[in-house]
Amino acid sequence: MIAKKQRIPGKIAEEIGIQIVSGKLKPGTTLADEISASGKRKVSRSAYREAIRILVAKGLVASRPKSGTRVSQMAEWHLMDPDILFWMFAQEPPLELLIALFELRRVIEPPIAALAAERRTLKQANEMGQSLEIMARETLRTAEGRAADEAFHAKLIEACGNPFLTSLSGSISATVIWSTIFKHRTEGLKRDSMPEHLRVYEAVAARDAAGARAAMEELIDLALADTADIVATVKPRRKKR
Amino acid sequence: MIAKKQRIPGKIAEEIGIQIVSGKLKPGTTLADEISASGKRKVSRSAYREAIRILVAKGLVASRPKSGTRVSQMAEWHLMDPDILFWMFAQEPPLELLIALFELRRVIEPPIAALAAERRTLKQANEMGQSLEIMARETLRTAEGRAADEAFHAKLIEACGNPFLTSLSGSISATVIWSTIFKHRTEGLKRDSMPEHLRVYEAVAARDAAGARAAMEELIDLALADTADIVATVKPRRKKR
DNA sequence: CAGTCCCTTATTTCTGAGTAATATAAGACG
DNA sequence: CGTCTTATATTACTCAGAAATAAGGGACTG
Repeated sequence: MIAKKQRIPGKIAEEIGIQIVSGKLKPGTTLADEISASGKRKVSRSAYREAIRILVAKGLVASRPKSGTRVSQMAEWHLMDPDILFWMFAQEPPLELLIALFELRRVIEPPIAALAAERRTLKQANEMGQSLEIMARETLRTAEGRAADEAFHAKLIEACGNPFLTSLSGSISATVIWSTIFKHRTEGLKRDSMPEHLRVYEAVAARDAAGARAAMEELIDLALADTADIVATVKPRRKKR
Repeated sequence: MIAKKQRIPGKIAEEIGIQIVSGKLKPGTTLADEISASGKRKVSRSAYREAIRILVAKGLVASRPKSGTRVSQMAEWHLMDPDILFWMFAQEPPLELLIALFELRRVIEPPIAALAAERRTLKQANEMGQSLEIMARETLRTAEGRAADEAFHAKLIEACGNPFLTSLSGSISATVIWSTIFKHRTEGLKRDSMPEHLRVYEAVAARDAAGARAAMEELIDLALADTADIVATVKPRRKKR
């Protein structure tokens, strides 16, 4: 589901994109010119150009005749682009980015929960309940359980009825993806967040906006504490390569 | 500053993009095939393909051999992409979108102000103060005054120190752009938000997080009320064309 | 000596035509 | 009736070259 069939330009964009967001290609760096870059990769110039166009569309690079294609400053990057997020978390993300993303969750998810409590349809509430049932049965140790976790959050976000907030759902699921990457190293460390999930659900079902906000705040704080533990566990590794 | 030099693919992407976000091209619609579409526009296939790649990169369309290039569902769109926002507000945006964007501001800007109050550097505080001075002198009726308004908000967002929240600044300035579009129709209607701006600044300068949050909440509520008035004024127009 | 203009040139941008891959849909066969 | 094959529309990619653009240097001018 994550790794879609990538065509040539997509693969090249991903390769270069990862190098940029991971810091291996620093802002200001000039990329090799089309002819040599496409030659080195054994692809046509057009295919390579389309890859660059993808990166331009996401604000990672800017290209002009004569001066070449340069990596843009981070301020130019479209950081909320799902692909960029994915590329960031494809590697081991810098700790500060991880914290910043949790900060974002902490800012937007509680109000989302409050809005969802006011606006959710009956159907949405039911689907959230079903996801929670699966989660309770499977726990986060199974793929199905984690999928249910993600589904629960996705439904909640959908229920808030704001398309802009909904589109941030991609970012949030990126953190979920990240935690699945590290999860297998940290079995048993994770606190059980089931009670908090239930409290969010109860509040949303009861159309209790303030309650939903409060419950979500606790849920995220819990996840943040978890992450801090995981980071503490993982951190003392040597850096790769 | 807004209208950058657009090359052919950029122009085509903008043209089609606007049609999509404005609803003229509905999700599910299949675009004309490359050969006829590029032929009709008198551009090469490669150039047209690059335009499509831009739209794919932003989630607006998806293309597969044999079945063609289809407009994606709104849930797939990267709504926080600055270009998409710009395209949405290039036309007269649907009222519900406008409200949703204000809702987003209302969710994220108060916490941003709070974070900025905790983390701002002395330099950032000073620059915010300078922008406010210009704003007070020029008012929002001059281009310079509006630029200072935008600069104030940009500085505030920068001061929060979170790159993800910072990248949402593009969205927020998109609303500013929108209001400048309608401003000239509504001279004198606008309430004076200078006192609220000052209160935000004072709180940030004093590192008063709670105060900054509260002041920003009032500032946005004021802007929302303004917008409601403008919409009420503008709405009874006949639709264009 | 400073500044402006022009010309060279590296690089992207776009063109045009053709081949390959792919997925859909229709048809053939068991 | 279902599965396999085949036909075909469409995108995906290749290749080669011409045009446009802007950076940088050099000549001319004040």
